[in-house]
Amino acid sequence: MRVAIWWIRRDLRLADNPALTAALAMADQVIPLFILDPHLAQAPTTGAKRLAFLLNSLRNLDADLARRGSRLIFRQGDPQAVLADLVAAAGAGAIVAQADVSPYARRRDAAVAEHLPLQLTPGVTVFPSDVVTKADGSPYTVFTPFSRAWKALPPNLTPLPAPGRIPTPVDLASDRIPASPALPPDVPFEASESEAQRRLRAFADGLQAPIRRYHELRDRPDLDGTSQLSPYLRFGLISPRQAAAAAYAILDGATDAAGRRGAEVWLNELIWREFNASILYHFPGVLRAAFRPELRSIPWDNNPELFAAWCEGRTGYPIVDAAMLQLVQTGWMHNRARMIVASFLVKDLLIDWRWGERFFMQHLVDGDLAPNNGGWQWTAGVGTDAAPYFRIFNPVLQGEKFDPHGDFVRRWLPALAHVPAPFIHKPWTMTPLEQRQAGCVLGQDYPAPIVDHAAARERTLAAYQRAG
DNA sequence: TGAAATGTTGGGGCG
DNA sequence: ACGCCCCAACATTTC
Repeated sequence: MRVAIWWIRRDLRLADNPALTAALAMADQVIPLFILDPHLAQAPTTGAKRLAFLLNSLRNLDADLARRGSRLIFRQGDPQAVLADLVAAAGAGAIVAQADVSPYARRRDAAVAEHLPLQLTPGVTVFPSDVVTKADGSPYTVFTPFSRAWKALPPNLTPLPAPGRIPTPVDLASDRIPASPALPPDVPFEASESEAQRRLRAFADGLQAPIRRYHELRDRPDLDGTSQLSPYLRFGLISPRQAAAAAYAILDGATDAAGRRGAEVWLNELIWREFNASILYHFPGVLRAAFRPELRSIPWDNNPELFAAWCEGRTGYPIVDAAMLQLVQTGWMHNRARMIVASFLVKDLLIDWRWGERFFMQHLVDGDLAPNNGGWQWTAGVGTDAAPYFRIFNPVLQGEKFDPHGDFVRRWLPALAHVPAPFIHKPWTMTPLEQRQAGCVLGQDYPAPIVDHAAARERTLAAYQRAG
């Protein structure tokens, strides 16, 4: 075959790329094509920060391709129409792309495959979602058995090399990649494949690597104990297989038990990602409603003023507000903090988890349907293998436990800069004099709590009990 | 990947 | 020396 199209979607990398490798194996020339689909680009849940990361990734991918004698062909429009045009113009005999699990992607690809020679490869997860199933082929709906089955599969961890040269037809025009939306100054993600690799190596290589302490530091939003690879996994600047291989390199080699433990716990997080992908693949309805039918009728309060206070980080609970400001200002939030703010929205404010799910998608650079939905359903206690409904985080205790000195809170809430440590997660317990001394008068410098946690907890327990 | 309520135990103060 | 009470510390149950 003379020409194949490598249709890039969320595999924005050259190394360990099954679709690119397959396209090169079957054709003399390969066209790297990205189509900006208005349906996705203009969706209300596609926020500016994630769109900027995508567009910057495309620019860097184009530069990486140029070093290999190729370039990115960028188009905007309906994928099927763009592909049909390009197949005709270039005389392409095949389109190769990485399969995805979302309902929209699967509908889109099925429609394309009806008219055009589309071939799909794995890669969005280490193992395809229809492979990690029970003996009878039915999907797992509980994490632990899923992870056991996942780990028992023959490891498939030898990464594919990045191609040295990618021959590409020279006579094809590319549209200009639009300028990225203006972003807050704190967004910390450089959008390149080499940056993804640098982060993975910094996280996982060497005897002092953070991964070896991941099990003890991962829950601390005041520290840098996590890999911060999520945006790169979201858009495939790094493959899940490369990530898993880094964990296995330690599991297969390390002699220190603690280092192994850290790698094990991190691998488990990668398997959660695979689990959530599998749930979305097998149960696409989770995007619209709770997995558990009996919990689709919780009497939500859905108070718009309280929701706005949550979105804007003015609930009066410092750990919640700090985390929401981190999200809005940087496009990323620490995982422990995600659980805390999600629990607060659902179980303290009694607001429909889907409101929080949507807001996260609007702001997260790593916003990814399957893990975001899985996380929210888990917190709300309405999903597969979810947290029990009575598991309600106390935002004060969570703050004291996981941000013990208040460093995280003070980083995002300057109003609390001089609040002494014993009050940092419950400033309303300061006397008026102490508030003045700390330069933090409640209701003036920082909000009083918008709800009473103990009362909110009782209300939510009652609401869930009636629904379930 | 909880937290609150309730139950149990054991040391120390005290008469 | 002994019983009694208090209560912190820990364990168990409940939501």
